[in-house]
Amino acid sequence: MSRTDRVVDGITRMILDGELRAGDRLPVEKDLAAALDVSRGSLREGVRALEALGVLEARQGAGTYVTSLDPSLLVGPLGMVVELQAAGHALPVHEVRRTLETEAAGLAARRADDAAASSALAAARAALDDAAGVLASGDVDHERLLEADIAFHRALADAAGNPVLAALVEALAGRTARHRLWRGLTDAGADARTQREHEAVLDAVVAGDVERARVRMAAHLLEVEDFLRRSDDA
Amino acid sequence: MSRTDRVVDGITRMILDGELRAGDRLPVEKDLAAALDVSRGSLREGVRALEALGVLEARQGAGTYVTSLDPSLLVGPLGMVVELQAAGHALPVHEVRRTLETEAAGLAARRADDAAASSALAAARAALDDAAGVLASGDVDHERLLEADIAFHRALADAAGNPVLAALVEALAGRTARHRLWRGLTDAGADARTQREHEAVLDAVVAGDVERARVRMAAHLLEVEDFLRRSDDA
DNA sequence: AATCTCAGATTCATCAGATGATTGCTACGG
DNA sequence: CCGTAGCAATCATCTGATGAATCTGAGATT
Repeated sequence: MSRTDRVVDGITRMILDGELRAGDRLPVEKDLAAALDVSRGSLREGVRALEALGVLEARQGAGTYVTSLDPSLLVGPLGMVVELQAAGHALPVHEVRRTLETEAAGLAARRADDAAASSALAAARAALDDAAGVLASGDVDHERLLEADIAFHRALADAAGNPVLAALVEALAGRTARHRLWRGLTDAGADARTQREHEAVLDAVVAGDVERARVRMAAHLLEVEDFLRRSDDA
Repeated sequence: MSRTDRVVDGITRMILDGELRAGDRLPVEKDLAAALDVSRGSLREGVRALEALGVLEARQGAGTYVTSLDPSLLVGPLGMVVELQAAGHALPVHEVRRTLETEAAGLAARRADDAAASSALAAARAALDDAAGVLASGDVDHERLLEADIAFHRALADAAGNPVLAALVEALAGRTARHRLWRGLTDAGADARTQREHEAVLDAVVAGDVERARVRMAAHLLEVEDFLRRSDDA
């Protein structure tokens, strides 16, 4: 077991044991290194590893703190790993994304009247309106369209009310992977159809129609997957 | 932007650009540090961060290598983060788990006849048989029962044929979280019922009955969730 | 009394050099 | 042909020092 592992283990144990809680400050490097019986260099490597996982946050001059440990923090690391392997595994990643977003659409429809869901759905509507504006203009700004697409899907995931679900969706809908995908879709002239599908999904969600919301979201994402399959073949 | 961020960014960029591919060996610390214009200490912190994310793997005496970047590698980091936050978010985590495992059961049923799925299903059957043996004996070994439960759910996820799905299920079904959960369930005398539910799920999957497989898996995991809710109330 | 300013202390960030431990390779001997 | 011992390469770790960002509190100002 390496020194760094000892550091990671020691700190996670402190958190699991309740010795350290969300937002707490860690001892200074010198003291913590001494407590774990490692050099400051090794301690820093371990802390850096936990920082990469979103568990710790070090601020120069201020100290090192345990993060809020919210589910949204598992987005960064996971999203990055997804990006790196997305090249070869675009299809399986997207299948899981479809499963999760279909569920999210259903959940969002069920609680469409809740206050929290309503504001998220308003954000989704705003994203669609924005996209509609872009499409109506003569010169289509694909970058902005992509932003609106991302905002729409994120808002819908938020409306589902499960932060873990929202975080996973965010991570799987990788930024750069979708960038490549969108490039292809807009080239294929699918902009308008995508917009119509989004509208249909949101209408069903707002109406509280769980089944329609699920089916329409699934259909929308299956369209994307079909495009993905055709791209792979080519 | 910190030196470490520069390291992480530089290495991920090399991978995304195809300069480094899965299995490739990185330059030695001294050279890479010089190339990125950082000290060896900072380089090591960055490498350690990517190691924590499962992207790199350093072997003393041998060198540092890019991992296979397989989806299964996103398990370690994610699983750890899930464990850390599981305390406060057990229910939302389990809801997502239920969604994914329900989908997995359906996919497994659809391809029950495939060679790869068959061997995974055989493993699931073996796990159930093992659990049956434990239950039949007078003195029930709960630890072994938990192992069989984990093996069953893992085998079923594998049978679905989507490595990303399997990896996420593995990560969400946190080891220690489930340990606590199981303790409670066995205390409540739910061992036998769990076994029956597992049998029912597997029968449907092997029979290729997608709908039954999905419903039974969902029902099984809902039972667990109900227990989770009751625990939270108490 | 409340607020602003700034110097000092605290803490993380980074570097440099040296030593130990592990692995892989190579030449030698059987 | 095979096994083994030595050697080189490489990561692992430690130590000590310096820089940069942040926080704290005393004093000045309004």
